[in-house]
Amino acid sequence: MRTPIQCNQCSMQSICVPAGLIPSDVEILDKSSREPHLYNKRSVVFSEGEALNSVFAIKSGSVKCYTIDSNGKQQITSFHMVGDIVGLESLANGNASTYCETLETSMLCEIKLNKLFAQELPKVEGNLMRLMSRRLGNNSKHYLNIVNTSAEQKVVSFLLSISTHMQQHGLSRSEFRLPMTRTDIANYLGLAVETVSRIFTALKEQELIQTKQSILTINDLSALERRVV
Amino acid sequence: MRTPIQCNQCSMQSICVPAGLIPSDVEILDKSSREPHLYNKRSVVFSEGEALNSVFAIKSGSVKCYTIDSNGKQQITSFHMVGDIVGLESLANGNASTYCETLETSMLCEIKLNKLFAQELPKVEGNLMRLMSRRLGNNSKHYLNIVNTSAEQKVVSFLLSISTHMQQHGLSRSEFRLPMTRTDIANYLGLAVETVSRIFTALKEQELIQTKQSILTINDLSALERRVV
DNA sequence: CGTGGTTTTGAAAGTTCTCAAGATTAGTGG
DNA sequence: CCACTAATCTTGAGAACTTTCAAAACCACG
Repeated sequence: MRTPIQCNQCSMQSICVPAGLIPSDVEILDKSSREPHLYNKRSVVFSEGEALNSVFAIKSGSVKCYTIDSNGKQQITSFHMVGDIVGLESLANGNASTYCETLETSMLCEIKLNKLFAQELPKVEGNLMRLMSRRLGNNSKHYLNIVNTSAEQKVVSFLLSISTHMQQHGLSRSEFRLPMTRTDIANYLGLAVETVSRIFTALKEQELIQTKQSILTINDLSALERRVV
Repeated sequence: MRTPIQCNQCSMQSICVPAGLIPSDVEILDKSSREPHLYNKRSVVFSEGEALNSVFAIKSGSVKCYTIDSNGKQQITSFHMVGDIVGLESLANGNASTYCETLETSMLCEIKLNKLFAQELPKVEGNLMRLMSRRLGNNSKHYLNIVNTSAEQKVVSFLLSISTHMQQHGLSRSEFRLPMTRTDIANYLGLAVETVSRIFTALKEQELIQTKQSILTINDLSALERRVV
């Protein structure tokens, strides 16, 4: 399913690879190669080990990236939502280092790197580098939240990181959809599902959050923030 | 303290930024800017928030990177040893995102990026990108080991990751110095010092490892590897 | 050869997990 | 549109693991 849109008309300009490029360069990127696709829920975007010389910009929806360990157990390494770029880790060796699967109906734009690099645009490469550098920084921030904290702090900092992401992309930071299951969250944070569920219940009892279906509402953002200090 | 060595004579060529460059490009990198320095134990290489447009190649020794949270508590985000490049996260915005401190007497080579980029060498940038991409991959591997595992698995996977690093840099993978304290390891892994110590004791009792001062010897590598499955 | 920092060990307290079962929700077909 | 089924989520209770607090042993350094 194709939906050809010019990059310079794309709503994701500010967060996509060409961010910061002058318009004429955007034209070049257009020609180089980008392919928007619509994916159904639970579609596999790419598989661990497969040759991959693209990154994917998430125009809508969300994905989880995961590996499968020697026991066949899935381990989620990251979630990505609107405005994220997926697949940066594969750039090193041209092979996907994880599986990537949509959590809901999603629109992703594949950006083919070999064609992009063939044009030797220092600005594009520079932006890509900055993107990876920022991701490295985010990763260690996430790592900080996971290590050395109680289960409640892990869950709260997880919710806050999504909240921040939403805000950074012009969406509400206090009300948004949580596209992943409790099991996924637990897997990602290294907790038991039951523990995650109990923490959600406790946060609701304290009226810090509320949930309706998969919509999460944060009632008291600053109170939540105080929990992760 | 300066020790001017040409990059093309440097023992770290294979792991440094110019890895993969043709000799003439190495000359260019030489001129652009690199400054080797000798640091005493516990020297601060850079501080969180300071302007930083360099990365540092570790020629010998080791460092820890850490942040200080609002309670004044140190939280170690990474250790780096011979052959690593430090400071990639700061590339995004030109500011150091962590403190960086030597764990022992160390030789680091500062590579000044603005001067490097001014020359617009696509190969250097490409290598730097690959480096970051690989780091992203390593990060999530580390993350996998931290999340979802028992304290023993965390410690064992920590030791194995250092072992692998040593091997990748031509050193023994079964006998090496652990330059960081138990407290640092505990901090990094999100465990209590006492827990780390007890695990070391248990591994020694099972004769999987032994320690003499800060030298760690792995007696049964494959047995250790089976512990982290 | 002390001295301060690091490591080790023990015992009790606290947190999280596991197992088990019930409640709720999402998806499907009639 | 409803009913049914499968999946997900929630709750409880005991077991297992990790932390905390306290104290002793060890080591590196001046």
